[in-house]
Amino acid sequence: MADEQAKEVQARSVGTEAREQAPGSRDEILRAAMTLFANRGFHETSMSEVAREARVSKALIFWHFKTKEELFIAVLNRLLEPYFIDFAEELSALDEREQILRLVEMYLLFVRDNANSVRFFLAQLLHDEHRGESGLGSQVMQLYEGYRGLLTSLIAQAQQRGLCVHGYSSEGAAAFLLSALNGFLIEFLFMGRPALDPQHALAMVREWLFGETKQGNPDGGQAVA
Amino acid sequence: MADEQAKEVQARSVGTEAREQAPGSRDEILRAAMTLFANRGFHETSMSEVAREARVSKALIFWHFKTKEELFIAVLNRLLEPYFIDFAEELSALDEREQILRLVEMYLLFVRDNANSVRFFLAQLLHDEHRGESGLGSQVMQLYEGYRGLLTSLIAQAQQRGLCVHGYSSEGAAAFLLSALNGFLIEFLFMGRPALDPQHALAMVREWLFGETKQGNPDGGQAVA
DNA sequence: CTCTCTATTGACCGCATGGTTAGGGAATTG
DNA sequence: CAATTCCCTAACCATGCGGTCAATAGAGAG
Repeated sequence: MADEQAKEVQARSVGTEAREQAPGSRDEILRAAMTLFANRGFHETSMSEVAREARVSKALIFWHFKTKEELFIAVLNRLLEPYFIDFAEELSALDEREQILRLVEMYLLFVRDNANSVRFFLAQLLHDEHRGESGLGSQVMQLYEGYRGLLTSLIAQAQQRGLCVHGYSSEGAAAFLLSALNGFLIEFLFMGRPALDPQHALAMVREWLFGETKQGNPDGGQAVA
Repeated sequence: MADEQAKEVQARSVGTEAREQAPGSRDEILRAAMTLFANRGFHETSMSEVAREARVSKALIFWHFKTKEELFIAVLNRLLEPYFIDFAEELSALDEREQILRLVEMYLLFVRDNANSVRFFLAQLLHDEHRGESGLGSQVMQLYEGYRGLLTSLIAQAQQRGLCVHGYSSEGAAAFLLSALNGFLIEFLFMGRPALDPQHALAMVREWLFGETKQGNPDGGQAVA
């Protein structure tokens, strides 16, 4: 209950037109909505709940955001931010083999560290028919295809240099690799148990793609029977 | 539109107590609810919609099913039926290598043919926290773990007989294989494009697991570069 | 014909929801 | 100070929801 009433002077500085960066109620609302939407979904979250969670009147939410949908897409965009990573800078210095492995690792680590929002977007994509249409689906697909394209071209280069021993087409290999990664993702998201930690997964990918066998212990973790 | 009004005499035969098998309104309601729940989810589907879709009064639904939740779990159970397949009979006659491949193929074909319900269960598992608890989650997990266990033991046998060239632990190999399969599933469910048809996927699995290269054309479909 | 049991309905209820409105207080501006 | 603008609220409204109820039709049993 503790209605601590932290009024928080709310940093004017509005000055000329810099109406960004007001750490006031708007952000509080966004944060509340983010958690609620993520944990319960859109229809299962009421505006009153958001209001309560943000310690703000419901009407204020409708002052900041015209409708519930508008609040929702605002939350979407904010959640989407960390998905835009600049691969180029980090990869440019490595050779193809290392680039591929780093790319894979980044995928795995990202999923591990952003499990909540990944789960959220997955659920969103699943039952909105917005797939294909302009909207969330297209944005996510764009990111995904970008990643796949990068992976494909890297594999093609590696194949040309003979680093990559397999006889697949680069597209086929990339598709298979991505499938494996998505499989890790599912396993990670659904069974809380991280049956395959990123490092182990990465090792298996390395062996599959480059024929390298991790020297030392080849056991994976869940050796049970 | 065509409200064909197929009244369908509705087959009494109630006789003594066989109250199963009445292809009447109850089934119509279940069918309507199935599609609606699958396409929109639980909270987004109203009982009035179900009633309209089933061409039945709302009150009748509440006569057949006490609450909305009860209708929902009835739908769940009906959707879950095709998931119970008896692997044993079909696999017993083959050697390990063929058993594994057949198992994989069954997985892929099943996902392809039951995409809708798979999508539905996935969505359900995603944002209900019922994961782990008794309920849908546990049932699905049980099926999944059964499949994984079967796969693991088969791979172990194949490894003992030297059919399986890789140095993974059987658990690790099964986990990797399942991840790849789940990846196919994701790719298939989300991008409508079947970037990897079951046959192609199966071929890649075969090559990975047994080192066999499909004799003849090694292209899978999207051979481009 | 009447009694009963199953199947079905339209009308209704209380409630929570998304959204609105009228207004109040504080700061900025003239 | 008065006017304006921004931020914020309590109270309200219309709608649609899950769910109930009394009534009823129809088919068999006696």
